[in-house]
Amino acid sequence: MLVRTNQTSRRPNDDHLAALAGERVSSSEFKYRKGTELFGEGDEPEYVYQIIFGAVRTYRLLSDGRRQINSFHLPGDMFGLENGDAHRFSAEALVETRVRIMRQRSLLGSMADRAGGTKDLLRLVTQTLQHAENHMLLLGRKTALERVAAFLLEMDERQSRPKVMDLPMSRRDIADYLGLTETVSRELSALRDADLLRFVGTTQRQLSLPNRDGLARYDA
Amino acid sequence: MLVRTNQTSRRPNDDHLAALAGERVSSSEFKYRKGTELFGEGDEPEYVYQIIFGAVRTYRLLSDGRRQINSFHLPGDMFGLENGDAHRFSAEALVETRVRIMRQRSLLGSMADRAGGTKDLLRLVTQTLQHAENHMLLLGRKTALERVAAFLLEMDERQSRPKVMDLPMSRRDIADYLGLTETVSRELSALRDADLLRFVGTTQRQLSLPNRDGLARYDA
DNA sequence: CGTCGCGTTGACAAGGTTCAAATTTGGTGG
DNA sequence: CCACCAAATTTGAACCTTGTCAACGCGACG
Repeated sequence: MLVRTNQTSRRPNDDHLAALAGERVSSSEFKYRKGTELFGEGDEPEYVYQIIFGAVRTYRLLSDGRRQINSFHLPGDMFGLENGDAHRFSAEALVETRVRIMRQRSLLGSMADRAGGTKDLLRLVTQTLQHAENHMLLLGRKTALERVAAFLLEMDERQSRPKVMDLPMSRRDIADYLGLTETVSRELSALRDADLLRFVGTTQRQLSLPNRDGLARYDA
Repeated sequence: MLVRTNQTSRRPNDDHLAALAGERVSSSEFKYRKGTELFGEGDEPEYVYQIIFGAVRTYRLLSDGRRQINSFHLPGDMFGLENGDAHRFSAEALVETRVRIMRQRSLLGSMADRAGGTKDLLRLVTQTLQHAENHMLLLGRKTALERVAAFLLEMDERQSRPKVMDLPMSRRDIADYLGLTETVSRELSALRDADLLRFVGTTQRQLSLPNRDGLARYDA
């Protein structure tokens, strides 16, 4: 289950981590089963992660169990990089997930050296910050319908607008991402009734967006 | 109104920007009247700002005018640093405000050179990101009362727990920060009735927190 | 074939919004 | 310094969106 590889064994699409790290930084691969934790809030940050296949949710909890999901990570995404000495959120596999991992120390060290490493790192953190800023606007000011539409468009885009989109997360996960509850189901049904989305097959986690522009009009 | 200074003229509390910049990077000062814009969403980022006195709100708008305030900036705070070629939000002075400004190019350039510049920059962006993550949790999952309590505690802490706290922003601003509306007034009144806050003098923008622990129990 | 987890849907409750009115505060000019 | 006007804040009342709770259905899996 643990496979040691090397940066030189670069395949077409594992650019990111390797590119960031520069040379001579070794990475491993690891697989997590559905629902298992990659790391928990408060843990000491040891690795940086990049998803090979599968999906991960990162989230924070309030003491009474209310949960806010910060982001969903899909293949290619990097996450888990921390500046301080503790993870600020938890990460769990949504489905069976394979990741490439690299020691934070190695990565940070090698980035400090490499020319342009600073910029790459800054870009990474900035991307996360931008996502957070967009999400604050959504959580603070958008209606339920707008949130769900925005979510669908986000996932669609991040999966490169496929014919059939796969949602690796439950309705509950979506709700905890969007700051809603059962409303997610209701709004999805409403969008289905308006023929802005179609469920594919029998499952409710595969769907298509027959009218992206129409859907986009529901996002403020 | 525009005063050219130099990094060498360092007074006790203008450490931040100067410290980040390192040597030989010149800064200016500038004053903005209440309500005026420092920069707008989409503008090309030219300067980095540090508040000397006053306060600033940064925010984004939806097309129909709904507003989400990302953050309030108080004396000492730095903001406006962008990686890309456009500001991702607008900034306005809440009250008469004096800022130190420095060209982004100069700052970024000198930070790339200076030893530890990377880390400083990363720390700055990471701080902003952490604030955003906390705020997502607040916007996504906290009740109105919890939000208002959290807001008061945040402002209290950032003003170093003064006897009398000054709020430079309107109720509307607070609401747009917390994702609420008139509820802010109601919850403030509720907290006043519970003697967890007291308005000072005749104004509604100065108040004291006679029982911070009690208040903290209202924040989840 | 039964059980379990997930999703949908309905009925109802509640928290928060909206709109408007009353009140207070702050600013301005005389 | 005072009077007056505009802006901000508080508060009330009705309403509405979303949350809560529960029932039901369906597919997956043992």
